[in-house]
Amino acid sequence: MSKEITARSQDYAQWYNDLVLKGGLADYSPVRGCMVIKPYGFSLWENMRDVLDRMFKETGHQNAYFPLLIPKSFFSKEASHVDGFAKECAVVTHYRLKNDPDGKGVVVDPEAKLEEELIIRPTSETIIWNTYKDWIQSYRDLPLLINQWANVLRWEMRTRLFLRTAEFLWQEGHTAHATSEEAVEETRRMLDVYADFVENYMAVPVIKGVKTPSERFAGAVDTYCIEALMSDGKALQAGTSHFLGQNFAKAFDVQFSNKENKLDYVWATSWGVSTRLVGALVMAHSDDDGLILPPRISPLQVVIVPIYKGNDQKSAIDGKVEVIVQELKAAGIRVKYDDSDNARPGWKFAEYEMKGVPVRIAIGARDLENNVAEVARRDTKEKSSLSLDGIAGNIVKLLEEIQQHLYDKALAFRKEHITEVDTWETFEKTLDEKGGFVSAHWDGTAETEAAIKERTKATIRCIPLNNPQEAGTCILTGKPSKERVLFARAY
RNA sequence: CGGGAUGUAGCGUAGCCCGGUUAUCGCGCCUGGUUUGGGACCAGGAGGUCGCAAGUUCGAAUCUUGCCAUCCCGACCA
Repeated sequence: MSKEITARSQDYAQWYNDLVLKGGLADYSPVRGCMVIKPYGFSLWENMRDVLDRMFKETGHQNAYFPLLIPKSFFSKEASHVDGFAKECAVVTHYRLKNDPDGKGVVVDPEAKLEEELIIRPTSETIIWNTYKDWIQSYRDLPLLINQWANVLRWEMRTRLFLRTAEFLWQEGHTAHATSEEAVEETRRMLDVYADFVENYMAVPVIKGVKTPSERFAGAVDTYCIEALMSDGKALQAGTSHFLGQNFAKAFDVQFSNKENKLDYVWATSWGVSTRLVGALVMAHSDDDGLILPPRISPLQVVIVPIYKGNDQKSAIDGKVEVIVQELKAAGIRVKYDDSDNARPGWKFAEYEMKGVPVRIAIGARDLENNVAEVARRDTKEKSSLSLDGIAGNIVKLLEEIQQHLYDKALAFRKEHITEVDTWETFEKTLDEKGGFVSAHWDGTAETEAAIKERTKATIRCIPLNNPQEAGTCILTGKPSKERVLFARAY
């Protein structure tokens, strides 16, 4: 009633905002570009974080924490890194406030100016490499495999809830290796971890690829990425993994003695995913009734709603539900029994649909008599009657089925939206009318890439890994090309 | 940073053009009762720096100026 969601077909951006706000994931904050992540949204992020954290540890990484504030001078040490981030850094210049002598409120105390200004990290390469210099002396100290969970701040021109906020939460892995090959292997390994996570937990299919030089991370030799497709046909970079070569090692003088007792610079990687993934999740699966969350990371997997007349029925249902809840919990299911009295069943149904809870179980007196419950799945809205005997096992299966169905559906959508085109006319037409990824030949120059972006707003999302080699001619210039690349308009 | 829109209770809003009682209505909230298989109903009640600041005026939510914030669209970026 009071929580209507704008139809996706009517206004995609507003639909997205409605889902995030009314689905209880986040709120706007008093500061532009920042947001409050509410308990429900944070729980979702925690589930994502926990799975990733486990995966990082299984691949040999340890967590550490580096500080929020970075000496300004650190940033100037790696030239392209400065270019990439300088224009979006917040700077700390003072360390004290005082009462405004002219009246109410507080002002910055001009006497408390910092000798060296500090920047709030937009990413941590510089402070980390400055530290690694002290940690690494010998090949025996390598590889160094560190991850940190942190917040970062980038002063963005235009922000959107989860997709691009000024402050966001993320993890950043930073590793050091003795050889280039090993570092590249690490870069690719973590890309695989991301793809595994996004596909198998978030149920969002991704394309693994490498960025073109102009889309590369500031300071990287190669940037690998996973690209996902949203339901409006726009692409979204869901994760990146960078091979940094020796750029940061040289900038911060991180050398090690190899087995031959010769000094060499270490080889580096960095890789990250952020709360942006929450936005990706929202846009990948949801519909006009609200969020649709994949069971594996949904804060709640099952909600149980009682339907009763009078206290006698209520307590009979309570008793039965208590047993079911125990069974479901024993099966490892995150379940909530919502027996609150301040909303009626219909209201609860709508509410949990908006929040994307994968499965809803409704139990009334009639069901008790027949020893069944009404089970509704969020993804298809299908309802069925399930026997209460052995219900936990069936719910486990249903959750798996929902997880798979979400992935299959998203994959079918993506397949439908990768279009091979060979002429400029169809290239533009496809972007305008159909959206999605456009697979086309490109002459490999940054100039052509920029010209295409200028004309169509589409960027090269990536050159897919294991890309089939195929002779052709550039979509724009007609020059020879040896492979297709993926273009799309993107978030 | 350019263009557009908006700012009145937790949310959504009326009032503003044309200044004048105690700022409207709905949802939500609190109390009591009846209800409960798809967003219940009755009765009573609480809740407001009308974004902020100046100005005009006997009098400003309403007029003027400045500022702030948010959203959308665009250029830049995870």
